[in-house]
Amino acid sequence: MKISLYNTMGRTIQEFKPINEDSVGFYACGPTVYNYAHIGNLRTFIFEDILKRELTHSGYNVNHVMNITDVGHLTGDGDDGDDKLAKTAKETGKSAMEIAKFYTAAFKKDFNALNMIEPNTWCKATDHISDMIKLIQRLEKGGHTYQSGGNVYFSIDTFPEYGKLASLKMDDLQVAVRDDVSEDLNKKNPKDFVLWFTNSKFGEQQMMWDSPWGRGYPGWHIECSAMSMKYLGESFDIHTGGVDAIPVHHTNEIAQAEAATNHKWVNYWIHGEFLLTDSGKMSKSKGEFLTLQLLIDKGYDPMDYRYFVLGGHYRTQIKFSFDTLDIARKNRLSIVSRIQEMLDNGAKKIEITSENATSLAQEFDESCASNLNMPKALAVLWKTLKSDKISDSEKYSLVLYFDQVLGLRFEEVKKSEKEELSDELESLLIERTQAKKNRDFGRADEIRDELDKLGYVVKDTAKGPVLSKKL
RNA sequence: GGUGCCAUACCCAAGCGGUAAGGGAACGGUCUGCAAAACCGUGAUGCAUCGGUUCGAAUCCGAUUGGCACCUCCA
Repeated sequence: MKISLYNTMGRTIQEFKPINEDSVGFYACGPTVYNYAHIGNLRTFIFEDILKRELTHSGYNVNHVMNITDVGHLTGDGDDGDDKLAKTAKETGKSAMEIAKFYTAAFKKDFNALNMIEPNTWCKATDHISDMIKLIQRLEKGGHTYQSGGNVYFSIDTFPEYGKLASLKMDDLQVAVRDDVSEDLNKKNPKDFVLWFTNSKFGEQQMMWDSPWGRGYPGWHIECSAMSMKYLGESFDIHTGGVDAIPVHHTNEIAQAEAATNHKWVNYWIHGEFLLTDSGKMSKSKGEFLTLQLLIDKGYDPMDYRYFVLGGHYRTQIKFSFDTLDIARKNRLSIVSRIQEMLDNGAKKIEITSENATSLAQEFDESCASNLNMPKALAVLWKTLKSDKISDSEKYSLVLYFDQVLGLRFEEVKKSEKEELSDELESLLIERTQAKKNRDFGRADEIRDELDKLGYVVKDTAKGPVLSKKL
């Protein structure tokens, strides 16, 4: 099946054609590990996971690389900033390495909890300093750099295509610095950016390395260019990130990579939109943000959040609210209980062969392949669950097939087991059944209320009463 | 100041020129001692507003209104 994707480079939906027939090189901008990831960050990673799953589902062998930024990510503009990790370290009294290690582990925990498939390669910035230095040297030889005020800068005037991803024009760039951003007088062009720092206003950094330009540390943008080329080659297929990366980070990455190699670097740039709250964007710098753990603490399953994210297209902003998350949970649990019911009725995984089932599979695949239209894909899932034209086994098999892309852990749904009820619950249930038999409905309803208080709901099914935990 | 994006029923949300997917809520029904669950059914003559293009527009163009993001760090 042909996959079409919205390419930020060109701003159009394009048919995906990889450089090599069967394999895809895929670089995803990873987290900066100076704090917990918030659920807005995680939305982007879920979108990337869906993209990766869809490519795999369509038969491509995906080589997925994700970086971990553990140095050099400034909090402010140019020289005016401070390394985020160093800043957090200063505030907490821990070493930058300790901070990075701690939040990397926290990130991976969230990553796994959301059922995201791990990259083939995780790469840490601090493990690749020499690769970055080599790339800067290459740029230096090509005449794309200059030194000023102790730092090495990239000169955007040496790269005529600068800004093509963000549709920036050179004229705009000259006046692009806003009033509220202090100008770095070392720069020839206000949009030039630092490749290597030796001179920080913030005194001794914890993490410094020797380089041809002196002891210091790399700029943020050079990390991704250097690491992606190391693992995926000097041209590869897909590079993803959040929309915020378009005008600066990815724009600068392109400048570095293409100025160094003199040829096109990445074919498809795919960006995920933001998750918003009532007051706008969720942001780490504002201090308050929701983490996955917080949702878990409130009783949500990580899959509830994943379902919530799948409910909106990756290129539209979605507004987070607990009301909407509740609906996502309800939907998801409804699907799970339908699956369980199928299994209880003896449904098994089988080959999908009937015409009706095949056409549902086709419809699902087309939705995913059409620029990852997951809301539509979920509609096909519901259509499948409600269809009376296919058998339970076909239904179940389709659900598992869909879940290769959805990643909602439907394969983990098991037959309902006779739950181990406490003696108290057991006897209440028996008493209620007896009361009903004796047409003592007053007592029966009393018991139902008692069970409700204990957090259980009674369902009177054809096979007798079933007790399930209240949601 | 500059640059983009968005506006679809009570809520969330697809749709990208051919006559409005899906889910939730609500309402009606079947079932039930009554409920819950489940199942069946109902729901926008209209897609912010006003113009325009077209045989045909939620979809294209222009204007207006409202919301958001980016041009510092951010997913």
